[in-house]
Amino acid sequence: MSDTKSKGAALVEIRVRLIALALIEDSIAALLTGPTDGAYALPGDGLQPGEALEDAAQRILQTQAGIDQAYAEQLYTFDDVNPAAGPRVVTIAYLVLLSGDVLARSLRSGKGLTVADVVVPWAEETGGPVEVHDAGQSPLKLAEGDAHVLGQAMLRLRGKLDYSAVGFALLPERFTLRQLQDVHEAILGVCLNKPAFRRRMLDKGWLEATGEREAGASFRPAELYRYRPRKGA
Amino acid sequence: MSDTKSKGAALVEIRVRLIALALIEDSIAALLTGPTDGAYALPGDGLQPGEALEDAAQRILQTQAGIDQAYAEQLYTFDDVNPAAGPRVVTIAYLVLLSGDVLARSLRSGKGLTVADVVVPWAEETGGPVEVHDAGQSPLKLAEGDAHVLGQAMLRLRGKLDYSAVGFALLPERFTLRQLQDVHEAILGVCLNKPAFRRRMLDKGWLEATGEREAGASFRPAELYRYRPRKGA
DNA sequence: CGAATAGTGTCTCTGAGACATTATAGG
DNA sequence: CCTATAATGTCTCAGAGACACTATTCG
Repeated sequence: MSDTKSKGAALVEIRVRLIALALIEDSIAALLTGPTDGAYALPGDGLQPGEALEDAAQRILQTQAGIDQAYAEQLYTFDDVNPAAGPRVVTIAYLVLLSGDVLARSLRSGKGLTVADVVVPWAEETGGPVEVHDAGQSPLKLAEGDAHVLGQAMLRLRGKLDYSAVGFALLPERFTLRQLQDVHEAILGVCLNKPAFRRRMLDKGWLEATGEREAGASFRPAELYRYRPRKGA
Repeated sequence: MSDTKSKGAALVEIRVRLIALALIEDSIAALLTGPTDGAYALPGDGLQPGEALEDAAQRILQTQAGIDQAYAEQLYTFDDVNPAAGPRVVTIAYLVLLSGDVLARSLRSGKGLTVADVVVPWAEETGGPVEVHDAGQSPLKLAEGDAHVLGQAMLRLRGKLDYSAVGFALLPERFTLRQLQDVHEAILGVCLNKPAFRRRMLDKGWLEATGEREAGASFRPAELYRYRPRKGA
């Protein structure tokens, strides 16, 4: 990362945007700000002098949603070809994954954010823009480009789901296999076979049985598992 | 992508770097500049005012390697935490894939670039830095961080190889199934079974037989295929 | 005809879906 | 005992590896 020549390079303003997702009632939901001028938008802010990119993502999450720490990974860098006045802007999008209860706590603290269901209109790894709906299934208007960014986030999730641990970032620390399956089904948009899913998950060696069982059910309680990274990963 | 508040945001300089790879003698090779101060580096340059990111990648490829057009995809954005003087720098890395003959033509035009074999010391999707060797298998010293960036590029290639068309970007327009298998084996670092590989590739529906055959072999000539994107992809 | 590689047929094994069955909680 | 869900056993099928065999070109 050393390079010295830099004549005439453009100075640009960096913005960081968050695609913050969680599982709400068995479907993927996104955190949105607004509406501003009738459209909802992904939360974001400018990069501060001396602030690392990843730190900016966590700061925005803290400031705008009141959430302290969450899984975040860089998604894509967009070149806002903005011919309007002012300095040029480059936007770096981060994918943030939250467990449902963390998101619920954030909403209760009332920061004025909206949670919208993400509806993916394409199958498999096709890609493309997605839609967002409110609780009553009515579609919400998104700011220009945000439907595509959300679509890329869903595509990334689908692609990484079965060879990485992203699925666990959407669950609390202890969870049942049924909850894990709900996460996978919501992300992939398909129904999965229960015995096959259990075998596949347990064979990966990522799960550790806690011996505890869920409480408060009027039927046989499920065992609680914990995510345990394999050594060497 | 509309947002209005932007108080106190940092102005940074944007640099674009290329990880340009090709298949040379059945192994993956990277295009490097230098050596400068004893170390080789990934080619790169500052983003020019008004220039789109993707255009900058193609310009750098043209200017520094004399190559007109190539497959390029954004890889990652690095935060050069550079506490030294001058404006802060954010580096956007692009993965560029070339066919071996395009690279050979570039080298013949003599732009002073080095081609180094990429040796991946980890298995599967583990990730981590890679090594680069010259033709005599001696390791070359890389600039700080570049071994990790190259490693991410190899990881991306391995991950996308079997569900996307990246493999074809390393081949000329017409190629044999054996060449395609060589590409896959070099990227994955494993040997593949010939009948199974053929079946898998032909079943994807991405290949179109041209009816032509390779020339100049002292044995049975192989049929030449062409990449044909599936409709709807 | 021999050498070298292209291309194919077939067996087997593994992993996942389908489906049925057993287990365990509350009422 | 009934209901609802957890958890598991088993059959089947599809995809991939292994291996052997046939096909085609040059010399």
